[in-house]
Amino acid sequence: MASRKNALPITRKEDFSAWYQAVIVGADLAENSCVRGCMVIKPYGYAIWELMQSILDSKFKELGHTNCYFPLLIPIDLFEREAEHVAGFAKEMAIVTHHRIELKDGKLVPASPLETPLAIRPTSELIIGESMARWIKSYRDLPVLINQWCNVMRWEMRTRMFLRTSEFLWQEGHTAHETEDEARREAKTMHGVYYWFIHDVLKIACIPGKKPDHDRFAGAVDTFSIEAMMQDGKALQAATSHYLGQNFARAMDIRFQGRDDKLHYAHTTSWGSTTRMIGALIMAHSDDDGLNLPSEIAPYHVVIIPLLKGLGRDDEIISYCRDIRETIGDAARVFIDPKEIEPQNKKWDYVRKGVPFICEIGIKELEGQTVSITKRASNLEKAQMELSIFKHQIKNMLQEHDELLLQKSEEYFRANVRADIRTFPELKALFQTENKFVMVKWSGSPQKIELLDEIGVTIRCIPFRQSNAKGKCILTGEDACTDVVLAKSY
RNA sequence: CGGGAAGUAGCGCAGCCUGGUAGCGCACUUGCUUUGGGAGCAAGGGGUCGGAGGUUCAAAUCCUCUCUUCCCGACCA
Repeated sequence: MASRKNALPITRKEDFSAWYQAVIVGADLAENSCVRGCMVIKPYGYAIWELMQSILDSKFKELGHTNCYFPLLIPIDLFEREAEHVAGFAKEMAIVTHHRIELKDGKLVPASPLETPLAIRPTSELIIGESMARWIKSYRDLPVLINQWCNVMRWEMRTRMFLRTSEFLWQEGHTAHETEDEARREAKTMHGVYYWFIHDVLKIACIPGKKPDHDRFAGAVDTFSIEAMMQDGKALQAATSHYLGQNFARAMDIRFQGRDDKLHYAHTTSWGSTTRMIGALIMAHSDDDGLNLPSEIAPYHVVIIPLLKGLGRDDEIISYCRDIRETIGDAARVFIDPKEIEPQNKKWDYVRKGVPFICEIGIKELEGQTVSITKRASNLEKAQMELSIFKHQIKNMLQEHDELLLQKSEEYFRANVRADIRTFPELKALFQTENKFVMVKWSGSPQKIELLDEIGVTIRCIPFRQSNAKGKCILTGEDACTDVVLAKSY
């Protein structure tokens, strides 16, 4: 095949970070704003987020959760109630200290200081716990299963679009339960939902597991995460679920009278997923031609580009494009792009946007009642088929498209997991030249963890799937039987 | 927050060293040509050079401060 230009100005191999930015710009997902570390999510990027939201939201509701909304601003004294929690978020807290502004020497300046400064929520355990304490009196009030879709702010030092922005969009689920067992099950169930979403919906190869103790959510008893592999071999924590024990219940006084007439602290959980998943999607599936979207979160499955030539048959072509859309009906999201742009340029725009199937429709298709298709996931392979067949095939084609994405992601994953590293020097040598997911044995103690810091590697998680084989801890050399995944990460 | 680089038209860049109030490519507009493929030719529109201050007769260019972005660290969804 003749070599062709890529749709993006830079390749993954040349500069992965610059390529990542280029995918976002090329697909018109988002742009930087005039506010430090905050991005503007543009219509196409937001459409992807809305699809993610609707899929997750129905799943949450199916499992009995209901949505609600809590204030953006949290009185800072609430944070005094949970020492570990505030310690975890202190450095990235944004605080509102004033109301009113006044014009002074031609400049607007904050005027009246607040008596109690307000934190812009970095997460809502405390303010939701404050309500739960009032809502919950009896075991009959439990469980409380709520979720909110909102924005949060974490003043990060270094930001990157979608991966780490000062403000980001997410959902945070918060639940309270009568027993530890039930709360633990909730945390695991929601972790399972995230695995399903990232693996089965987004088609990204990933490892579900538990975070080591030194890397838990601030204030949690157990933190579970989904560690997804990006195309540069780095890990991205794509969603987390926490069993909070009674820590937050104690801090916020969430108590109920139990079946035994006595007062008990509730067991709570929280779980969240964010717009970072769009970043994961980009770095997992995109190629040197741009984005590549799994069907469930693709705003358009099929984009029809009319090839109009002004030769008197344009109306017929447009009308045939509409016929195609009507014929497909509900089987796929079809968009006819009528903009007066050179069709060839338009096609490359949609390649960069990751549309699964791009159909160019002109006189030839009109006369033959066919469609010409460019398949995004199959390296832009072209196909032609009769409309009557396309109509029946589109569902299967979308399924094949999705399978191909998952297959590619899993192949990449398998090719970049190492399970043959036994000693620290081997590990160090490996990470000097390559980024891999490395499965090793670990003693379970934080001893000598600084060795990993030195080589820029972290324990991503303790995978649920354990080999149970015996071995020596990669750090201490002691006997160990816990398998952990090591990787560099975002 | 430490170390480095950069901000000039929507995007990518040149000009800066050796001050004399902007230029190129793509994109955009119009016309003609072309037409199953990311077109050609011609004519146009758009910027006061991230922001503030300073030096100077004169600043994109020199100096100071500041904001933002990118890379490496530390921090993190």
